[in-house]
Amino acid sequence: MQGPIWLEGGLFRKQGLRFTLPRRVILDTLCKTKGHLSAEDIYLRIHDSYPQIGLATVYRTLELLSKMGLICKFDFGDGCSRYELARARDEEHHHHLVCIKCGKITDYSDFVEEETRLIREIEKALSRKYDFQINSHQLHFYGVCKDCQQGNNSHRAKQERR
Amino acid sequence: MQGPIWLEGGLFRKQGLRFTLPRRVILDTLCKTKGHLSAEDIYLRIHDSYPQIGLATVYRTLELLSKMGLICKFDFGDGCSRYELARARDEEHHHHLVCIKCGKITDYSDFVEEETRLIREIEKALSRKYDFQINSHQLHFYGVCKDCQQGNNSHRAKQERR
DNA sequence: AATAATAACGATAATCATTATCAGTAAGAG
DNA sequence: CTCTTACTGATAATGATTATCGTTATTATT
Repeated sequence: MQGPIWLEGGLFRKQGLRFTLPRRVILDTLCKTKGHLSAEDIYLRIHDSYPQIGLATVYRTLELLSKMGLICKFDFGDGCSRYELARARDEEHHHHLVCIKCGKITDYSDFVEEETRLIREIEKALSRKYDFQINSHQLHFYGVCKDCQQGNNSHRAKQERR
Repeated sequence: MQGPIWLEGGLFRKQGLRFTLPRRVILDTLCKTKGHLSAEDIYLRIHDSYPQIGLATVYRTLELLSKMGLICKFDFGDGCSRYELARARDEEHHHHLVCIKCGKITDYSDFVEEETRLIREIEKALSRKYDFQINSHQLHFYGVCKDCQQGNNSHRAKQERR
C-alpha cells in the first residue's frame, strides 16, 4: 500500500483534502493494474480486501483524482469511462489500440517519440491559431485484434454493448 | 433532401435494407450541419419538419449508419455520443479540439498531412507488430477555449456534466 | 392483384453508468 | 472536549441508450 508520488498524502493535505483509506486503496489498485479499469472493475477488485467500500465512493474518488491530475479518464466507446494512473512526464508515454469486437485494449509505445514531437508541434500551432489552451490529448486506434480476426472472440463479457 | 453518396439509396438496397424517410432525413441533417451532433440534437432539429419521428428511431438509425460506415461516432467525454458524416477518403480530414469547460468542439485541418503520414506509418507498424487490423483512429485535444479563458463560459447549456 | 414475409416504425418500458442526496462518522482546529 | 467540515456508504434519482411490442409499409411470392 505505497505509491510513488502521493506518498504520505502531502498532495491532498496541501489542498485541505484528506488522504483516506478509500483514496489510498483506489490509487493503489490503479497503480498495480496499470490502467483500463472501469469504476466497477475497481470497485470489484477492492471489494475482496475492503468489502465496506461503496460504489459511489469509487466514482467520487475517481472524479477527484482525475481533477487532481493523478489519474486519466478515457472513453473507448464501450459504454463506460476507464481510468489509469497518470504517468510522470519522464515516464514512458503510451497510446491505445481498441478492439471493436471484444473491447480489448492494447497499449503501445512504439513511435511515441515521433508522435510526441509532432503532437507538440501541433499543440503549439493550434494554441496560437485558435487561442486554445491545450492540456492533454488522446489518440486511439480502433480495429480488430488478433484473436477476434480468427473468430475467437471470448474476451470481455461486456462485449456487445453500444 | 439529397446527398452525394447515398443518393437513390443503392447502398441500402444492396444489403436488403430500405432507404426510408427517417434515414434520409437523419443523413440529411448530418450533411447540413457538419457534425458534433448528439442523438438528441438530431432528434430536436428534425422535429420541426418531421414531428412524428421517434427518438428510438434516431438512435437505431445512427447505430445502423455508423455500422454501414456512412457516419462516425465520437465520444468527447461530455456524457453522450456525437455523430458526423464520414468524409470520403479524398475529402478534407479533420480532428478535434474539445473545450473541457464549455464543451465546444473546434475542427481543425492544420497539420493533417503530416499527421496523416505519421498515422499511416504507425498503423502499418502496429498492424504488423500486434497483428491488429486497424480500421480507424481518433485524435482529440482537450483544453480551454478562447472564450472560457476569459471567464466567459456561456456556451452549451449542458456544461457541467461529467 | 392478393397474400405472405419481413424491414422499419413510434411509443414506451427497461437497463445501466453515473450523480445527487442525506444522515452518520471521523479527522483536525481551537 | 467540542465544533467544523471532509468524507463515507446507502440509496434514490438522473439521463443516455437499448429492448420490447404491436403496427405499418415495402418487397417477394403466389
